[in-house]
Amino acid sequence: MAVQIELPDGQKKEFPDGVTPLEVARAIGEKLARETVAARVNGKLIDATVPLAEDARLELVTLSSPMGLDVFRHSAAHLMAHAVKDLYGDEVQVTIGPSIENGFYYDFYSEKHIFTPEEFDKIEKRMAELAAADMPIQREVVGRDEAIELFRSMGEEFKVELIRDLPDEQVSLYRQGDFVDLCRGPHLPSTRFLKAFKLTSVAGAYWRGNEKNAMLQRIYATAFPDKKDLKVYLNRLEEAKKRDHRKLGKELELFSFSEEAGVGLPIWHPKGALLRTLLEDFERKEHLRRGYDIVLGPQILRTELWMKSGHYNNYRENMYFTEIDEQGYGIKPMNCLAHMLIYRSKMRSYRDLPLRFFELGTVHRHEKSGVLHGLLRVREFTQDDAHIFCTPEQLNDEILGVLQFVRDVMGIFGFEYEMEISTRPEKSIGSDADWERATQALLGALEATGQPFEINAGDGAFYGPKIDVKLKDALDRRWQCATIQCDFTLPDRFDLTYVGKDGEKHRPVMLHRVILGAIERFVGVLIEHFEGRFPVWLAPVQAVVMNVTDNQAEYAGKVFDSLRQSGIRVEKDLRNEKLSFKIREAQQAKVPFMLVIGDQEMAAGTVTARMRDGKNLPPMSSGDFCSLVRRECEAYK
RNA sequence: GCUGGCGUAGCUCAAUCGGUAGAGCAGCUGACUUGUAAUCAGCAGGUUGCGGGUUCAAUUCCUGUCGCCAGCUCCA
Repeated sequence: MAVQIELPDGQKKEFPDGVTPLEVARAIGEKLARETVAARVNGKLIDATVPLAEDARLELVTLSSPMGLDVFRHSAAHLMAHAVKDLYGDEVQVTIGPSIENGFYYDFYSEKHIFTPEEFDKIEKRMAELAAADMPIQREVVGRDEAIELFRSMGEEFKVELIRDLPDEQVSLYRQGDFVDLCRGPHLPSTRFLKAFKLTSVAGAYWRGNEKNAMLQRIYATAFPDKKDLKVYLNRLEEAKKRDHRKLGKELELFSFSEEAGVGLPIWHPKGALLRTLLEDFERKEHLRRGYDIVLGPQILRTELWMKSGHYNNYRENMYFTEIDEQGYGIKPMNCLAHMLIYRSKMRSYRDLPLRFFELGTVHRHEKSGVLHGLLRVREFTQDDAHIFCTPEQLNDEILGVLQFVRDVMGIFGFEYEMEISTRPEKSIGSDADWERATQALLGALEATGQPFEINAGDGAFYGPKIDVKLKDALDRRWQCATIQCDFTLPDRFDLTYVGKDGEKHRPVMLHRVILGAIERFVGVLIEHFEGRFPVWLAPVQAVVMNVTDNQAEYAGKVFDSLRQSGIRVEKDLRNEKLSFKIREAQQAKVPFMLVIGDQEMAAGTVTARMRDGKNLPPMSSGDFCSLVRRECEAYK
């Protein structure tokens, strides 16, 4: 018997029945065989050592592909678990260990042993020994009961629970040496591929991601097919740490936090406050030109109103309350309420719609202490928030407009972003028709952008579906920034209406949306994105005037005055210090232009601008320098 | 909130086995008059996060608490 194997290039070849993907690879070339770690057979990912019994389309998965790297790291996770079981035996139970972006982790449970980074060396050493033993990684398929019995006999209660919850009658196990793990696979053919890995951190994680379950110990690690790649990755991590906005925020004197003031409450220093003011000015301008109206609501609103909106019932734990003259007030955690009141303040006609109320609204949320993270997660923040009220017919265009807005703004900052749509959760309110229409509108708009997006089924808010936009920080952690949410409850609860063409009252559709999200979070991501080297239009200090000796102090002072009068954000450094010292300081402050003034410049009535990259511009008058800065700013450069 | 780690001068860090803290930078004072990433000298700077305990003696050991860091859960 022979089987016909079709390769990705369309080529068809005959092989004996039971040929494995690895053997096919070998038939093509020895090098390919060495790099083959798994295979896709008719689109399904399997081990490279599984015999093929019938004709199939075969795609060999090598280490150089993302899928191959995934398999590789998954096997690395097994290797780590193997090493840990070897070293700690019955003290530790294994649970799960998937590959993740940039590496993998494995979750262990132990009542007796607590992992610390000090033992990473020991574990890595054992891993290296096991890998070098070149153990074949073998797949076995056994019945559920047999598997349960096996893991129970090994004292692996978490594995037993996993198998119990599996729907299949047969489960697969992977065995390497004396280590066996329940796993869907696929895996590398042998441990010998695993040469470059490093454990990076240990942290707590709940069993099955549920905070009511046991706390496990998660060891994070990374692995690469090549030692060089591992080194490059670790270097990149080191470099990323230098971009940390918390570090740069302190160094560049942008913001701080104070235990005395309260945790999670950013304090903006002059340069940081200026930076966010520039962002806010930018936002007002961009919103006005897109047909938004700027509004402003109060910081505290009566508790009764939060009851009416549903926040009191659904969001109370995150809110701060106060009492004045025996009247309860809630400090706003969201900006929607005042916007609802503005809408309702007079009769609205379909001719008025869409109405777009924009507010740079400062909100307070009582976030759990463990989640606070620099500017990226705080308890007081300002959203570039807007609520769009429109007719059902206008919904599609409005969503499209917001997505376009997001794209424009992210383009200006040079951000890459990821989008995802979250659909109806189990617990939700609103009619099927409402959900269907809103979800289709969001989906349609997403598709119209032509950009990739993920679908997060069942992850929408209880009041409506949403699109989220995520940006990455220096360490590739994702932070939600822009979001567009449909809301079915608030227009109802506030009985919002508009008079239609037919003279009847209708319910408007409401969109809740932010573009940057929270100014704080956005500034945090922005600092890491630019590594503190803000473009000229955003730089809190655009230029520093510096003299070479006291001789030019007066002239330099005049240049400074005239630039500041012209609206350039300029500082002067007329200290009796060497020029190289002043340049070093300005360079560390990441100021775009250093204006050097010596005898030559004074004689010619010019300045010499040194840029952050070390290059000099030709000498020019301070007026010309002004125009240059203005041109840069107008183009958002 | 949970698990683990860490809290020393404004900042970055040191202090062996428990013997009551030290450096660089920043700051202040003075000298130097300087052309593209650090001029020199001196001075000052600390209730070792905070509270309790063990000890003749605690930065060090134990404990509580607050904060920070990593991750989990939750979210802009």
